[in-house]
Amino acid sequence: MMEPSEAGRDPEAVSKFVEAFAAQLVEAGMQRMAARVFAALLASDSGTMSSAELGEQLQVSPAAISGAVRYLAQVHMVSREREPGSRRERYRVHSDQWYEALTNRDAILRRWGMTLREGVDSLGAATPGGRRVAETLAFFEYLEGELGLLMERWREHRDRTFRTP
Amino acid sequence: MMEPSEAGRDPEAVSKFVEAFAAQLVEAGMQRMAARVFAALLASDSGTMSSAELGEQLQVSPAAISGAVRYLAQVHMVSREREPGSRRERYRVHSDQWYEALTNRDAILRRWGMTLREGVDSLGAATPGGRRVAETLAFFEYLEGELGLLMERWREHRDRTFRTP
DNA sequence: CCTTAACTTCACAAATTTCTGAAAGAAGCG
DNA sequence: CGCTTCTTTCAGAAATTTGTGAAGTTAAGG
Repeated sequence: MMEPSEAGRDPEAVSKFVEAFAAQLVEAGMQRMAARVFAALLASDSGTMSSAELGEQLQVSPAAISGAVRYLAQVHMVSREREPGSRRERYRVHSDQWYEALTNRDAILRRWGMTLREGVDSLGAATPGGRRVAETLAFFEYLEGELGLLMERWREHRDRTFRTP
Repeated sequence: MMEPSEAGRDPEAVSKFVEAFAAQLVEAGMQRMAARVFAALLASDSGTMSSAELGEQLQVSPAAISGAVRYLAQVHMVSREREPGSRRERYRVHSDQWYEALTNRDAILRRWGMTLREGVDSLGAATPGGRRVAETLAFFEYLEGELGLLMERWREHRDRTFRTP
């Protein structure tokens, strides 16, 4: 008989990893449940799980999953797919998609930029405080540009490392 | 008569910037009070403030300042200085020091690395889940190296831009 | 030494966040 | 169409985080 795709894994070891990694994401500022859902998806073999599967592994209600997934989809760390011929939804982490999201904080960086620019104006570009804020602004603008290039290089590096012919 | 160093600034405009920027730091995951203290320091003309000054600008108790500053010092976003001949302490943001801290998350990245490595072992390097986690690990290792280089280039760029002869 | 000015710690109150159960909403399937 | 299966929403309970006042600690200055 064909085994289900997650067979042969020690569920306890998996869970231990999921919780450990999630805890670090939380420390870095992510919502707890979102972090746990994300870690569970990352560790899953197929890279997809249904709401019910997540609920069981994490021992939480469907409502909690729903909220976490909504957030994760918003920040493009997971995508949602409808299983054809079923009202069951599957949530997926694309291995190449998710850390793109980490650096594609374009919208966020742009909002920071706006705030900092207004700060420079309020403080006066010629004052010491204004100059300090202006330098911070310049740093974030620099960062925004460099992160794009960095991700391009990473994709190349990854292809060489993982897709070696 | 010589004006004190912060004169001529519209305190309300300054406060508005401080709170706006702090709010964005909070959204990015920083503790609220730490964010407010940091923003206030960044916007100050001298780049330093005493506990009392911070307490007054932010309308909070000394205890709150104490906790926030402890955290900020721990992550190297501000440094503490003793005023000679006084038990008053000054907190300072070095304009070049603080965003170094942003990228010098070495310790953090290393801890993430450890967790991910254990994850690869638990899941099995040959399983799809294990491979996905391994790729994530590779990404963070790549990131760690690149961030160092990026910061070097930034320092050069900044010197050209801000210290033009 | 004693006083006093500052900073820190701690127990607790307040505010916020997080999760749940229940009910309502969609969408396949007969 | 109505039944059934899943997902979402929402009000509120529970847990966590955050900030305060008061007491404790440290060190300068007499």
